[in-house]
Amino acid sequence: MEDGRPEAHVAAGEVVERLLALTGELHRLLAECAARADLTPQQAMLLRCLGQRRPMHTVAAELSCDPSNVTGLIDRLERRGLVERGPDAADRRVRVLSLTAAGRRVRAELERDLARAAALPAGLSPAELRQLLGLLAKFRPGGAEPR
Amino acid sequence: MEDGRPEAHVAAGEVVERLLALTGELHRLLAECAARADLTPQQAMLLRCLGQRRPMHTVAAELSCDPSNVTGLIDRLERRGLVERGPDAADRRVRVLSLTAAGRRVRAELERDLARAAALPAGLSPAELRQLLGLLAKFRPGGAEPR
DNA sequence: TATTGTTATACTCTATAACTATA
DNA sequence: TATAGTTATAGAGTATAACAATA
Repeated sequence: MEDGRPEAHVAAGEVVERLLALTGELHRLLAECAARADLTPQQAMLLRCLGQRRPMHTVAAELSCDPSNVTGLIDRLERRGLVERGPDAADRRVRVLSLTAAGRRVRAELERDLARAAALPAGLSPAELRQLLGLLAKFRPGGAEPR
Repeated sequence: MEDGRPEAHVAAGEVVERLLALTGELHRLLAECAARADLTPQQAMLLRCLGQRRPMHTVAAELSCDPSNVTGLIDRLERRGLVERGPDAADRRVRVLSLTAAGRRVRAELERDLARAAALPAGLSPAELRQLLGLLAKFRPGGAEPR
């Protein structure tokens, strides 16, 4: 708790502003890439989670949403033949999610598109990119969490 | 500009990963602050736009969404007495949006909460914060855009 | 008793198309 | 003709609560 200095507060407000703007831009970017793959942004995020087979509830945790929500998302992706629900040998309650061949193709295409679209930020040199990565790694919003 | 090196590509993929993760964290943060003010994240973003009175279509542009969408958002906020629709003296087609006294209170509370929650990242010194700001200002996802 | 996943429900968000009232 | 905003509609996302199956 050494920041009672006004500059820290000013910079802090500025960071909020820029980060929320960045979030908006990135979400727009994600939406565009998703749309090119005929997906919604949420479906795209779900597909990105499925690099490996995994049970539903871990996906819900990773997406920070309610499990009942994932049920609906998977329903729509399964109807399109991109995802499958399988049994778990060890625990008959769980449904293991996995990509179909078509799902793997769509996911790979999406990843390529995202890398192409987001990873060529004009105006940043490779050195600056590394610097940004380092700062983002240290940055933890809500890090000052009380209570 | 010494691109073309493999490291640049690796860093690029890493940036996508980190930025999407950051987007998720920030959205969660926004959702939490919004919820404390009894708002949805979208309603919070709309309120943030209304620091000054302004016509609806400029808000739609800033939020990058369809105007018909803003109609619904405003309907709900107006019903709660946070926003008002007023006439424009110069052009009778436009509806000028403005915050009520209650709306200003909620917005101020929200801004304070956001600054508190997001702007005190543990582990970043003031110098690093300034550095981060500079890099974020230069960063333009989709910067490879033609035209 | 607790956990995994689904269903039912209700709401919000979102875009498209058709409409109005202005300009 | 073009623009600002609304309405109607349809669909997607979201959480809550109740539930079945399993642990």
